[in-house]
Amino acid sequence: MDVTQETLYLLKEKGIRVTPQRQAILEYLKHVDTHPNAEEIYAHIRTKFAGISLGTIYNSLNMLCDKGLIQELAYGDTFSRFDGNPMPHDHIVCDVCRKVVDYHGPLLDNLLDLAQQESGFAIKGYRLELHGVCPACQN
Amino acid sequence: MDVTQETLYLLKEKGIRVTPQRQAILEYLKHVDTHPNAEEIYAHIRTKFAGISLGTIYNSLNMLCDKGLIQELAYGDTFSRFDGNPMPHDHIVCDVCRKVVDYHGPLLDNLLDLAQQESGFAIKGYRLELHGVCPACQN
DNA sequence: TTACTTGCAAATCCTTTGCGGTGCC
DNA sequence: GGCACCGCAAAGGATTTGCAAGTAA
Repeated sequence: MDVTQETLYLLKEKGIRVTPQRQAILEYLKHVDTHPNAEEIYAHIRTKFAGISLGTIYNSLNMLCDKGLIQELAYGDTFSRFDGNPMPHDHIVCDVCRKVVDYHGPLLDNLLDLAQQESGFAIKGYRLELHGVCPACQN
Repeated sequence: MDVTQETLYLLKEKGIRVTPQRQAILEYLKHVDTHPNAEEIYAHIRTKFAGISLGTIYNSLNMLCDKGLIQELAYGDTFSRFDGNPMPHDHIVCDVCRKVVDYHGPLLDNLLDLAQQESGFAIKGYRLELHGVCPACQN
């Protein structure tokens, strides 16, 4: 199953009405390993759909987030980035160039149990963001 | 040394010009264990300085952040929260009422080493945000 | 004294919303 | 054919900035 077929299937499965714009946005996010913001997504989709508006980009992104097909990364910057992989995973941020890469580290189950006992919260999950300097910026 | 003396000392030590507004903001953040946003800080400081403006609140908060006296928590909401404790520590967020509490968990040194080897990044630190439901919202 | 701060207001940035027309199911 | 979606433009909330007047060092 190629990516176009897969995005089509995902959208239908979640009961999201399929439009060419949404397909293109989801497909783009599944392709790239950068974590683009709305503006970057807009710029790319516009090469295929010259008339698309930024409002539609935001509408689509919000819908895809709500339905769990993508995730929003709202870590510190003034804007959000979007990640085509909805599964929980960590991110490493370069403090120099602001690049964000995925990191699949060990699960912190012990820590969650401990926190739950100490805090009284019912812990559902966590978000871990590692900070550092990427190889390209270390010169 | 009381809190007023301490904030005075901290400001001078960092070479920050001391103004009553800044002292009040820093003192307030050192006192409270909530993690207020700019608007809440504004509302509180205004009870002492009727004429203070929101612009000054933001200016002061940015300066205090830059100098490392407080930290900004920009986790997901449309606005930032501020924490009077600049030392690294984790936070637990209630997904229902959005309350944020501090959590001093075990350090993730092993995980940082591992991530550094696998990613090639020079890892400097991390931010961990636990999500769940606070005791008051569990009913 | 003099450079840094303040208060105010306008501006900016990112994101959401309202509306008339269109296209997916 | 109906309802959800689109593009557009205007509104919205949070934060920043410019400027004249005030104040800490």
